[in-house]
Amino acid sequence: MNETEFLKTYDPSAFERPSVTVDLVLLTIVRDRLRVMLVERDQQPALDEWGLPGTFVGIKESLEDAAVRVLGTKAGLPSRRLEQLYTFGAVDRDPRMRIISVAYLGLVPWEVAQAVVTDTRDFADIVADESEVHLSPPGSDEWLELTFDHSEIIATALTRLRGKLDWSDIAYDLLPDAFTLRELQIVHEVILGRRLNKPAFRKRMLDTGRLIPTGQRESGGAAFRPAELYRVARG
Amino acid sequence: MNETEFLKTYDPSAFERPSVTVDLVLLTIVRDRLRVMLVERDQQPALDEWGLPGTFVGIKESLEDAAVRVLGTKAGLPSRRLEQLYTFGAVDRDPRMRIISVAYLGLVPWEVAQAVVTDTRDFADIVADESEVHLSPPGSDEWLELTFDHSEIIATALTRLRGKLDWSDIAYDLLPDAFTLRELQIVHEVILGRRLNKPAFRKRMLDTGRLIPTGQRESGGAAFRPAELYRVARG
DNA sequence: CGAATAGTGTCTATAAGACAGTATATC
DNA sequence: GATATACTGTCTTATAGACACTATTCG
Repeated sequence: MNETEFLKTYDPSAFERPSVTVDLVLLTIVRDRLRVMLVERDQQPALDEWGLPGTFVGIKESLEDAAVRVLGTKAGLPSRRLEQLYTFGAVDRDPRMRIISVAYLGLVPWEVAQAVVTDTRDFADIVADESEVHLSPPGSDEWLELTFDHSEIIATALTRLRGKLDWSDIAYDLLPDAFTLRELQIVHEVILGRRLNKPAFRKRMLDTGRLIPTGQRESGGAAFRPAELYRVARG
Repeated sequence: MNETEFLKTYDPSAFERPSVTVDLVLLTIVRDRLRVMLVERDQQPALDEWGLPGTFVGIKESLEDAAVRVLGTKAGLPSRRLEQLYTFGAVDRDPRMRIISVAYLGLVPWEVAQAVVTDTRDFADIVADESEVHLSPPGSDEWLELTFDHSEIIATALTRLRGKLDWSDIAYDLLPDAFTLRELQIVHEVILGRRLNKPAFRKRMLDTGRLIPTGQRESGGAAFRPAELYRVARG
């Protein structure tokens, strides 16, 4: 079918349109493991199965507004930076009907994420094995099957995150306002899946000029020298 | 409006859905300038104004298939690599109705692009001034106004292209099968908007191990030493 | 003081810019 | 041989890894 024939058969005001959703990949780090937020689906199809928090996009609602709405209502989280990830548009990705999903990525410090866990909302461990991504419930060795193409969406998020880690300030979204260089290094190591050199990492981070020493030290009463707390200059 | 209230009012099978289009940013390089393909719109609104080639996505057509269809029918180009760029979903980006557009990026050697220029399909010079992007018809100093948010889409494409240049093989899409290292360097310089060091560039490119010497030399009868022609190992 | 981590100095390896030199085509 | 560009060798600089060392806090 060429363009002329297609236009004859496709009048956008008369013919069927796809539905559009947004889905959120909300990542957090617990100890040395990445986790992603999953919610139990409250409607058909795949009722009671786990998937990414998402919603249909309203006809007078921008994609960003829809993503922010999901963040608040389905994820239960306060406003924070979301970045558009990719748009998934395979014809059969949802069995009920044609749905195109615009995925957004957000990173959440565990201190914040922890507070919103409920019976139907939790974080699953991400086990990234080369290009494959598997999920398992926290404290379990079982694997979790996700609905639709949600595993593929999470794999895309992980690839994007690794790619941006070095030149963007996205990693700071996983940390509280004040953090130590050790915590920042652990975030980088968990995302990249490998150990990093301490002096080189420190120099590289401090040379960005974006880390502001607070003059405060970490507390906790451990039997070792407490580290300086830093903030990041946003913008 | 919280999620529960929203779901009561939004039944995806009954309520209005957005239309979805794909738009293509097709870039080429002529001498030392980037150009983007524009087509004269053949329908309302903005009839006869210039914009990116695009189409509505069919209800049983994947996003990629729609992009490939535009490439063939509206751009008149043979099949080539297209990469999803970004999805633009502001509510008022199109005056007729709610349209969400998924933008795709493709790079075309001028040797190929040149052949498909017609009265209603041409390439405009991109004048990138910091974060602003302006377009002018070839051989003119005037500026061209694009319909909708198409200038923003082109700016996004340029940013993406610069970001991927170093670690991906996307630049080779702008060159014919066989090319010289000088031509490859010019492609990089035009995209980045700055001059590069020749020995360093050569070493970096050859060290990737992806450049295969053909044993052929460039021809053309110019009064200087002809350069070796290379191919790139795809994959 | 012992323990454990914070933080730094030094050496080495690698990569890229600057610059100038040699090589090789055509005219 | 003149010319213009291809291609390379060398020096310098910046960055990161490896490794070990000193510093600091708490029990």
